[in-house]
Formats: sequence, C-alpha cells, structure tokens
Amino acid sequence: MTSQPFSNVIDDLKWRGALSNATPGAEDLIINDKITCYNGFDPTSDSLHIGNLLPLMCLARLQRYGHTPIAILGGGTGMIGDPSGRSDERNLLTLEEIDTNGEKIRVQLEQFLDFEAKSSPAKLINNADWLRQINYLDFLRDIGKNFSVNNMIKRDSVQNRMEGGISYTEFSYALLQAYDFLMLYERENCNFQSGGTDQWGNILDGVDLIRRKHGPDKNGLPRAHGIVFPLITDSKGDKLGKSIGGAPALDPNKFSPYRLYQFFFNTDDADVIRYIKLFTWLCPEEIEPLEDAVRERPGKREAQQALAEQVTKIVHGESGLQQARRVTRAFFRGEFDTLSASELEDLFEGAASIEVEKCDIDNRVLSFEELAVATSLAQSFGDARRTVQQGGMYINSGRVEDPAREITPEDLLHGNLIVLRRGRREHRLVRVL
RNA sequence: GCAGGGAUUGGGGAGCGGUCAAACCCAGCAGACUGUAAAUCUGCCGCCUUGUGCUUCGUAGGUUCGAAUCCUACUCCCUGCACCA
Repeated sequence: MTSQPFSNVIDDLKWRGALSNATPGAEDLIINDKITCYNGFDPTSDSLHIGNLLPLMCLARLQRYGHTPIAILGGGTGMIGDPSGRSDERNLLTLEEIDTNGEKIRVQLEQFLDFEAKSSPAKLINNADWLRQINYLDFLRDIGKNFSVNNMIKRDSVQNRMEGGISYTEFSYALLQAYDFLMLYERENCNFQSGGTDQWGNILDGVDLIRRKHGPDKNGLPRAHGIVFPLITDSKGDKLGKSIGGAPALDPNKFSPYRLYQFFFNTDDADVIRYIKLFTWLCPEEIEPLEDAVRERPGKREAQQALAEQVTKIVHGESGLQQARRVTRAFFRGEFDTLSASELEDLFEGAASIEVEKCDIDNRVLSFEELAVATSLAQSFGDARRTVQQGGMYINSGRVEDPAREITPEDLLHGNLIVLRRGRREHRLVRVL
C-alpha cells in the first residue's frame, strides 16, 4: 500500500466531493479506528456500469487507508428488486440469470478491490448465502417485528409508488437489506454500509435493526454506521451517461475501452475537475495543475485527457488504455489509408464489423447504402441516403457523395478492408473474404 | 360492478371526415462554427424500388368516394361511486 495524500479517508472523500452524508459518529470512527464497510451491487444486469464507479472507487479508497471493504453481490436481494428510484414494478429474474450475472460482476470487482492483500483484504460475499435460506415464519418473528409499517409507508421510495402501485414483494425489500447488514455485522464484524444517497433510507434501516438486536456499544454509541455518496450529475443536471442514452457498461465487450475513453474525453469543462476528483486516484498536487489548464488553455483538453486515461486504465487496465489510445489516434489524427492491415484489424478488435464476399465487390453489385445498413451504421436505406445528402457518410477517408455508388475493388484497403464512418465518431469495419 | 375520461409516430402533446406520414416541444442524427467542449445556426428525424408508392394514430370489424378523426365490439389505463371489508 502506497502512502496516501490525506491523513484519513474522510478528508480524502470530502475533498473529492464524494461524501454526501454519514450517520452521527461515523466520521470519528473511521478516522480513529479500522472499519469494515460493505456496499451492495445489484446483479440484475450482467455488467457493472459507470454508475457503480463511485461506490467502487470509494470502497477501494477505504481499503487503501487500511479499512476492509466488502462487496456484496445481491444474489438474494436481486430476486426481489429495490423499489428505490423506480417508477414501476420490476420483472423478476430467474435464479440462473442472477447467478450468471453475479459471476461476471465478480470479475469486474476484482479490477478495483484487492482480494489478496496481506492486511485488510477485500471480501466478496453473496447475500444469497443467507437470504435464500430464510424461513418465512422465523423471519417475520425475528426481523419483521422490528419494522413499523407506519414508517415504511412514509418512505419516498414507497410514496412514489402509491399511485402506480407496489407489490408486497418490493415493499418488503427494505427488510432484506437491513437483514443483510445485520448478518454482515454478526458474521464479518462489518460495521459500515455505503451506498448512493438513494440508499440512505435502506442503510438507516440496517443501522436501526442492529441497534435493536444488539443495543449500543459499551460507550453508548451505535454499533453500525452508514455513509452515502452524492448522485453524480453533469452541469446540466443530467445523470452521468444520460447523454448517450444510458450508463456505459464496464464490460469491454459491451462498451469498448475506446468508447469509455471517448466518453470521458468528451466531458464538459464545467464537470471535468469534479469527475477527476471522484473517479481517479490523482491527488491534489496532480489535479491542481489540471485545474489551471482548464482555466487557461481549455482548448488543449488536458484535464479531459487525464480523466479519460485514468478511468480507462482503472477499468480496463494498461492494455485497454493502450487500445483506446491507438484507436483514438487513428480516428482523430490519422488517415486509415496510412495504417497497416494488422493495425486496422487491431483497431477494430471487438468492435462492430461485418464480412462480405469478395466477388460482390469485384462484380460491383454492392452499393454504399446497402453496406451502411448491413453494418447498422444506418438504420434504414432512407436514413443512409439522408445522411449522405447531408454529407455525413464517409468511406475510408473520403466523403460519400452518392448513396447508390458501388463498392469497387479500389475502395479496399490492403485488398480486404473497408472503413465506413458516420459523422465524427461512428466507425464500422468491413472485412472482405 | 356502475358512471365518466382516455389510448396518436422514442417521450410529451396537437389533430376530431378530405389539404395527415400527421402541428409543436424534448430527445436523437448530420452539417457549419469550434477545442473530439459548451453555446449557436442549418438540415433531417415511419419504410421503400422517391412514386399522384407503401405501412402507421390501442385491437378487430363497420359506415363512407374518402377515417387518426364517425359507429360497434374488445383490451388496457385513469377518475368518481358502489361492492367486498
């Protein structure tokens, strides 16, 4: 473990703007003691996404300051679904879906947390371990008795659903999450839970349940605590990732390192420093010059580049970053014509590409618009034509003038490759066999 | 169950017998300008073999030369009332 820029995590998190709220006494405990903190991750999708970045980084920061992080896979809670922040009832996933999703998420978590550390190694625990064993009657008697429906109904997450309806299943969710905290407290000595602000209510339920079950500690203070992170929005007030229609996945097959790099590279000046603080390991001395850079020479986009590089490296490792850089250089600086065949293939590794028959090219039976639709670069022939008319389609490095133009052998790079482009950043590779 | 109201192209929301592929706003896409930014401006934004073409306005029928617009049935949603408690 390297030495950290602050004397304790709390100062670190606060400076980064990553701490939104904490239960009374939580800060002192973290500063003066070593804690164990858990954060839940929902296995309703088979990949984490950038919305999970902040909790992930915070767990990792805790670990670097000597605390013990626990990542909880919601294999049990995922079967029910958290009503927080939802306007409608969820579809229940099957057990198999939840478990295969969990496996994939486990791999991603390992990018952030050190499970092999000699001191305070991270742990990964699936709450299915206990939740799926629950006996309904026991649960009602031991846990349910501690919850007041009167209070539960007042919750925003419940109130928001009073109109549209909420099932008993989702209504009960809060009890399960509180029970998780209790289990972790008893089994793992876990005394902290973290989460987004939307989790505040759920976290307090757990804190409360532990108090009811175990009472205060010997100094009369609560045994369990919670810390929550702010909801990250851009300067327009939109949730991170909304601008591209949903939070980018951390799975490189769903969202390539290049796209992640570009996503952060395109960050607004107004947001970039805030994001660097939240999502990277850079320390104040490293960030300060970047702040100056944004102010004095914004055109150079130094801060955006630093952000993109750091995050890509954290999420996809050094090789992912290298790939993102290579593709970026080629797309934004170079001409495809100058790249070697293997460089081109490299560039599009894992990216959208299709294969066509050589004879179709030789016989000139393939038109640009057909190719554009086949590669899903255009949604329809009409879309392809319109975009061409507006000057938004390119083949290799040249603009396409006629949507019906044939693809000829002259269009082939290295005899077997064609690069199609729409606008500035949509690219497709065509392999000719 | 009874009585009202409503379902329109990604979202919101006009249209209420022809001039409707359907106003307008948002989102999205392309272009210009820039800094791969923001703002702004321009164009596009159902499908195709671009045509007095085709398929759309909850579903199925019907009336009309002609329907998103009228009628009937059905489905779903909302609002009252009732029933059950």
